[in-house]
Amino acid sequence: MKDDKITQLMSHQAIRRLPHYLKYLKNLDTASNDRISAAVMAADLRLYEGLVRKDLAFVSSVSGKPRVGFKIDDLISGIEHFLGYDMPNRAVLAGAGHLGKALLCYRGFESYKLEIVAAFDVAEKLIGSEICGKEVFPLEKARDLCPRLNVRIGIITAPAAVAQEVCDILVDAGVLAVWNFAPAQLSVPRGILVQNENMAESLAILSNHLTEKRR
Amino acid sequence: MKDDKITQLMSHQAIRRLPHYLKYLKNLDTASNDRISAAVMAADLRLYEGLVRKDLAFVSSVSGKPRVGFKIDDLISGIEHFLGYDMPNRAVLAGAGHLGKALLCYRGFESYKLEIVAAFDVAEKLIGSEICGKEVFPLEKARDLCPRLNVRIGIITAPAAVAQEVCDILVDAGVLAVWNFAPAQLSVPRGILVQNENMAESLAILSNHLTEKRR
DNA sequence: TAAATATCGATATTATAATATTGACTTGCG
DNA sequence: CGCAAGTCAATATTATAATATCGATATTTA
Repeated sequence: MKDDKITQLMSHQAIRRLPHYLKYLKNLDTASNDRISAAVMAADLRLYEGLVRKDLAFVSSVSGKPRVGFKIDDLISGIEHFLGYDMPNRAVLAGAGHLGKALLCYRGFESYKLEIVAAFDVAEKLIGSEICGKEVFPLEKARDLCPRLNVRIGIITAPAAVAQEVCDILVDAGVLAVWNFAPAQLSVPRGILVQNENMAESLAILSNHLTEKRR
Repeated sequence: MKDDKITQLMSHQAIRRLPHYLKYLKNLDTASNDRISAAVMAADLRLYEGLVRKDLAFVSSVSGKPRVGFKIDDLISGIEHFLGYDMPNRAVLAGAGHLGKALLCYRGFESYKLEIVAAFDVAEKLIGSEICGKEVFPLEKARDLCPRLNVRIGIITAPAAVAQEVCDILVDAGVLAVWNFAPAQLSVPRGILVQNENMAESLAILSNHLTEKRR
């Protein structure tokens, strides 16, 4: 119904809160009570009532009832639907170094319906091998393979020096979103999303905190 | 001089921009010109002049000169000093699984003067072994080892289920900042910083983007 | 030496998100 | 059957950060 304007209005920060709601809701004991109020959620998650209500209003088609609250199952399926967790996302990973291997072997992605279906690299000795059940292909194969496997997400764990080049190949191969672990600023065509996982930024905050502490 | 109030006012988002400034500045060719203006930086980094100037004013003791700009070296050392990169930070890592190994072997931390000096785990077969030159100790040793090695940062790459427990041990061992890669919300005493590297949050944004695209 | 200009730093404006407030609506209980 | 309590949803306020504007100043050049 109001789905169209909704997504435009939801801020990135709000979207980031959704997984936390989801985890919280899934950990609730629905046996005793299948309802939850925004007030209780806010208190438990250390947020504000209004904020939680606004977020929930975005993602859930059903609204809460006074004196009763929200039905937990509705909220869970609402958030999962909004995030697309009810529709699997296929990804490929480029750069099978230490970090790449770690991501290829990480089991946690299953619950987010993210499936890494293949890896790419340029190192001869890696090509053809399997890492946690995922085959490593030469990078040139991406153009051919991604469309066939219906891949929408590209994960870049290649060195910064080649990150842009790798990114271009993946975008050309049809990925719509790039999850970038390389410390490089990628430029992409309009409409493609780049989500940076920049450890330098996090380290800056850590380091700054420690520097302040020293004073 | 005005260092005291300065750090209070710098937002996390501003701190996150600092590594980008640093990288940009280091890549400049100082042979031809050892100065840079905030206007040029802003244009190259796709930011606003005023924003860049405000950020630089925080981190650099020397101010820019009209018609001339800032001395590149001054900015670099200013940012590095502000972030504490001129004073090495020692860290330990808890949880030597796939991700833990990747971080232990990652060379990129050197440029941020972050040194991972040891790892902890509970798995018998890992204890005593070395991963990329770093020894793995039993978790109980943290309390003893961290103070002796002057460790200030704890990196948590343990499973979510035990993350809080691990965190408590590290905090007790004297770390002042925790870099948390586990998908868990950690609670710590006042004054301890937790920097979450939450992949679920990033995935939410990616997934949401793709869901929007599908419409 | 005076005018032009690039650049700075400070300030004002706008946009956005977080927080607080208010009124209305169900339900349960006296 | 009506009143109190719990909860929602909408709105108003505040806080924060991003963006735009403006006057001041140092350097260059005519």
